[in-house]
Amino acid sequence: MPSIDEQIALIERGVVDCISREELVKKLEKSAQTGIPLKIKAGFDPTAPDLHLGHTVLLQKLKHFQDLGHDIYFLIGDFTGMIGDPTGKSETRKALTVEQVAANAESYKEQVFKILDPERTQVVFNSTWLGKLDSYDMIRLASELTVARMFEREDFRTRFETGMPISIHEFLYPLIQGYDSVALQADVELGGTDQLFNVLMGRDLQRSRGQEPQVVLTLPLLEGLDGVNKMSKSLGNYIGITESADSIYGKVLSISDVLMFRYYDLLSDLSRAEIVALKAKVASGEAHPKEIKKQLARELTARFHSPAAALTAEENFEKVFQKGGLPDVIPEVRLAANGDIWVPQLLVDAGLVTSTSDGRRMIQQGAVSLDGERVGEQGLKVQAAGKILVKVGKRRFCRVFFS
RNA sequence: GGAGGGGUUCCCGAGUGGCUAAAGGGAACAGACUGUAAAUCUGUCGGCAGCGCCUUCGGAGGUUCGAAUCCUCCCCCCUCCA
Repeated sequence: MPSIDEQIALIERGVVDCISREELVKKLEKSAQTGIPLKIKAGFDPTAPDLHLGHTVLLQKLKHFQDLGHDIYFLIGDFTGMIGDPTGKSETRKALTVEQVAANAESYKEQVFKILDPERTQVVFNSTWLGKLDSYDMIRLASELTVARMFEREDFRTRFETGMPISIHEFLYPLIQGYDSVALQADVELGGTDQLFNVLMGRDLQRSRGQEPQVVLTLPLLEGLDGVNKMSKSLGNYIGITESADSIYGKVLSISDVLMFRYYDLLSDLSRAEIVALKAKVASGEAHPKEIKKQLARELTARFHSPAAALTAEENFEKVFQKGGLPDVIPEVRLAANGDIWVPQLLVDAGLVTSTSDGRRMIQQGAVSLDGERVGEQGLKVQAAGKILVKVGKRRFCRVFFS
């Protein structure tokens, strides 16, 4: 078992807030003495079981705790899902059915255990205890938070000031998330920096119920591929951990140079010193940014696939983008042979564009090629027979077989 | 309960009777450039066998030769007063 100092160093790496360090040290010492692992809690939204790199920042941190011998409570917020986390959002969500929640949970497990050890991970649902609270309990809970305090939160305040609707039940979100900590008797809760208010709530509620307050750790939010917004599925700027090796590699390689180092900081297993050295090399011109980015792409692809798959992905990428060639695996589509086919229609049938109008535009813009030959005129028809390699833009390929 | 403001194409947001498939911005996509990018420039950005036709401006009706724009009812949101 590493010393307390070493443990703290690992735990603190990459975290933004640690509230408080003294309490964390105490908890770690106590755990070391008694041999009782700490309960580490992190909550996840039940509606989006597609984990992406943004989530892995948190998952890696949970892994650190796990490596130190502590127990992870992977909390699926099926109850809070009825509310939807108001943080930075303005929409309410649909309630999920029991079946959907169960299916999402399975999907979560599959993904999460790419990183976490299933043996030391408890997957829990907050509906287990929250569903048992009655109206009295709920109102008592609601009395523990004032509207003024809610308006300390910038997201609520700006929504209010700009005339966006806020539903009363959204105010309950932090309270019931906090109550989760009470129910679990959590020692530590992890969350993104946007969760600070919510996770601190847990401390207040634990304290008011005579529990030792949890330690709160917040982790930075990973920017998405656009380099600006938080990585999220709804913005489409994400890299999913279940994506193909080619896709992960390609997406990492196409981030901007600035973002590359952000990803290094938050995602790479390299030591701080190694990352600093890489930055220096790029700054001095000693290393080409592209090479450094390739290294990152390999590391991350290997994490979710394998080192071998990462190398194959790299070869494919070079083939396709550097030499304008084709990847090894191209989606195939079978279509019925039926005389001649209008090219825009072919593009639609192959699933490469959404409408023939779109297809015509693509052709107009010189983006379409058939068997490597650029299509110049919109009215072109081709014989629907044999096979044709269809390409739209740089990265949309399809091999069409007629039968 | 009363008074007022508002719901426009993926998002923000102009548009108060024809010239509006609907300004402008963002996002996205394509082309050029490149290091794969970023930045920049150019173009596209409802649908349709195609330049003409069809469908769109919260919903349903109506007025009109013609409606996102006017009228009626309904739904939703915001603000102020109570």
